[in-house]
Order: sequence, then C-alpha cells, then structure tokens
Amino acid sequence: MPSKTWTSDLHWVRPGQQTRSQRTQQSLLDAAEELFAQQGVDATSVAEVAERAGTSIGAVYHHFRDKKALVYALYDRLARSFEATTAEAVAPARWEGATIVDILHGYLTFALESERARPGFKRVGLEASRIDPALGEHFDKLRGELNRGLTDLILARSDEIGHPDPKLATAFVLDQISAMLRIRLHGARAATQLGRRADRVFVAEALRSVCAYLQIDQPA
Amino acid sequence: MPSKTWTSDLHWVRPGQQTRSQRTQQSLLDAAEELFAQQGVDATSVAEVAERAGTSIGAVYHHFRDKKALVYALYDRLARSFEATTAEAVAPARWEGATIVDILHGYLTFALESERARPGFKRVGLEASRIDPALGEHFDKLRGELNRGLTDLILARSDEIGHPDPKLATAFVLDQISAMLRIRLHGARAATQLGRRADRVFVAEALRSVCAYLQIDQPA
DNA sequence: ATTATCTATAGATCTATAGATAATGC
DNA sequence: ATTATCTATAGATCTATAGATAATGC
Repeated sequence: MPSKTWTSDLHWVRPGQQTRSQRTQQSLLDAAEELFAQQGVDATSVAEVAERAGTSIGAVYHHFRDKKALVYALYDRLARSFEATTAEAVAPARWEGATIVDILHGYLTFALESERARPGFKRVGLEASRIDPALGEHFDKLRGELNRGLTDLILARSDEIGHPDPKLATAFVLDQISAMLRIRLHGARAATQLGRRADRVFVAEALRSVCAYLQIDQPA
Repeated sequence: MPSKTWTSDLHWVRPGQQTRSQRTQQSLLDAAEELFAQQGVDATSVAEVAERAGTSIGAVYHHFRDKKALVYALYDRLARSFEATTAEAVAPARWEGATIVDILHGYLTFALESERARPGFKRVGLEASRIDPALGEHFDKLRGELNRGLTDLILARSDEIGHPDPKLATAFVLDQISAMLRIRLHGARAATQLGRRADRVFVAEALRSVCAYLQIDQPA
C-alpha cells in the first residue's frame, strides 16, 4: 500500500511524482468537470469519471482522497482561473481613456466569449457550492471582487452619468447585466424571445438600455 | 397485496379512496416539495420524504409507483398552479386602461410576492426538468405563454413606446425583467450590490430602467 | 371486504479499500 | 525501490417489494 501523503491546501489531492501521474490527474479532472457540469455531482459515479478518463476506480482514489476531493480540486482550478482573469480585466491601467460604455462592452463580450469557450465552467462552481457551503461563500467573494472592480471603474467616470444617484445606478446596472448574462448563458433551454437573436443584437440592446438608464449619450 | 391501479395521466399516482389517503398523499407531496427544493431530488431519499411526512416508506410506494412518480406529481401540481395564475394575470380585460408601466409594475410585484409565499416552487420545476427533459420542455412552454401574454399586452400599447423597434424592445425588456427576478429570488447567496436593497427600491429602479430604454415618460 | 399503513428485507448501486501487478526513473 | 495502476470486493446506502397488521366505511 502506498504511503498516503496528501497535500492539505489542495484538499487531499496527491501531488504526483511521475510524469504520467500529472497526465492521469488532469484527465480525471477534465472528465469530472464535464460530467459534473452535465449531470451534477450526485448523479455522477466515481466509476463513470474513471471510465471517461480512461482509467480505473483505483487510480481515482490514488490521486484523490475521496469523491469530495475531486470537487475541491475542480473548484480550485476554477477559482484560480476566475481570479486571475478578473484581476487582469478590471486593472485600471487597462481602461485608461475608456468610457463607461467601452468598459461595459468589454465586460459583455468577454463574458460571452469565455463562457462559450469553457461551457460548464460556472456550473461546476455552483455544484461545488452545494457540496460545501464554504466554497460557495468563497465563490461569492470572487464574484464580489469582480463587481467591486467594475463598480470602481464606472464610478471613476461618474461625470458621464446623469442618473441622480450614480452609486445606486451603478449597482443596478451591474446586477442587470450579470443577470442577463446568466440567463443567456445558462438559462432556459427554450430560449426566451431575445435568446434567438445574435449576440451582437443582445450586446447592442444591453448597452442601449444601460445608456438610457444611466443617462449617458450613446456613441455611434 | 393491493391491486395496483394507477392513473396514467398523473403518471402513476394512485387515486385515494379513503379520506386519510388524500391527507397522506398531500403530506408526502408537501414533504417532497420542501426536500427536493432544498437538496435536490438525487440527494433526497424516499425514506427522508416518508419521515418528514410522518409516514413509512411502504406508504410512499402505496401512493406513488416509484420515486419518479413523486417528481411527476409535484410537477403537475406546480404546472397547474402556474398555468392558472398566468392565464388570469395576462387576461386583457384585467388590464383595460392600464399603461405599460402599470402592467410591468404588476408583474414585478406579483412575481416577488408569489415566489416568496412559496419558496422552492420554481426550483422543483428545474429539478423535474433535469429528471425528465419532457417536463422541461413543457415548463418552457408555460413560461412562453406568460411571455407571449405580456408581449401582447405591451405591444397593444406600442404608441407609448419611443424605441425604434417596439417588438425587439419588448422582447428585450421582458428578458431583462425575468432575468433580474430570477437573480433576486434564486440568485447568489451573497447578494449582489442591489440584493441588499429593499424590494421597493428594486422595483422602482427596474421601472425607471424600462421607461428610459423604451422611451416612455415615467409617471410620478 | 376493502383500502391504507407498517416492518423487514432482497437486490441494485456506489464509495472506498486491500492487495496484486505494472511502469517509472534514480 | 518507488510510484502508479488495476482487479476484486467489503460495507454502506437506497429503491422497491412482500407480507403482515391496522383502519375505514358500505
């Protein structure tokens, strides 16, 4: 029996020491990400994950202490990626000279693209939150950072805003946009009315709405 | 052993013939609704449902052919209620003389109230959709009816709308509102910025946004 | 006499482990 | 020599049923 030395900060994921170990671990995480996103954690058996990764049940438990550890490791991968992207996206230097509309346009298109490139990414976050509420709180904190970053960027340009309460208006607009993104990306199967329209139309109307509400002159 | 005569349209729910039978069946559905909404169907055992309903496993299977039948029966209860409410809510006669803002105000406040009165109501719908995609399609159809009803009500008043494409604008606005309602009602645990504000503020800003976007003069 | 409920349990999964076998790299 | 993988299986659930017992209402 191999000595069980688990890393504690990655929640009982064994750090591999051979090359193939890394490969297997990644395959397992990829397989788990797909299956968990599709069917949920409960409905996915460890055997299924092993099979999709092209390995055996035993191998899974060599790398991960238990099924929960798979969830933790996936969450970790997700959170790191999300955090890095957020930090880069809301860096004030990146947006020097940009208007509120530029910023929101960037946010909308980026969110649409990146979610499409990695479907299920966010759903795994939700599944993880269900398994362990602590992960849910952490995930909310990450979303809060994105929200705060965007809020700062917009409020630094509050002279563009005609709405009497720029702070409230900014909070409202960000909620509105993230709500619509969520619906559009993970929403109802039978698309709502607008669901059948192209992203271009969606983004254009969202910006038009934001401009009207904030009382900004929309550029051509 | 009792004769197994199941009703087919209610998906294998036994129609009770004694008074206590009705009572038990309702208790079971209530218990299942709560537990399924809280933990999801997979994570809830039949034994748990029986216990919360104050009865035994055997009783569950006397009333419902299998666990899935519980989901069907719950969905049925949900769908009937939703359908009836919708039909009444969007009846043109009900809104004679009303403006677009009146209608949307009514929709917002009603949705907030009714969802709060029966939490988990919609989440059971989602769970049911996961169990059987056919139920998901049906649920979408119901939502489509509500959407169409509201669209008709609004487009009948398109002279109030300044937006160059009233049809597109209406679709966008309804998507926007339903997206925000969803976030507000079933959204992130750590509320977004606006999540901490009162419903009154939320409704007011939502209507302000809609008026600005549609180019309607907002009343006092 | 019929319908509803309960208790006990068979059978199907599914998680996690033990122990044997194969591959890696010093 | 150590690390990674596989096979087989013990133990824990969980669904669904069988058969016995209790309650209903004609």
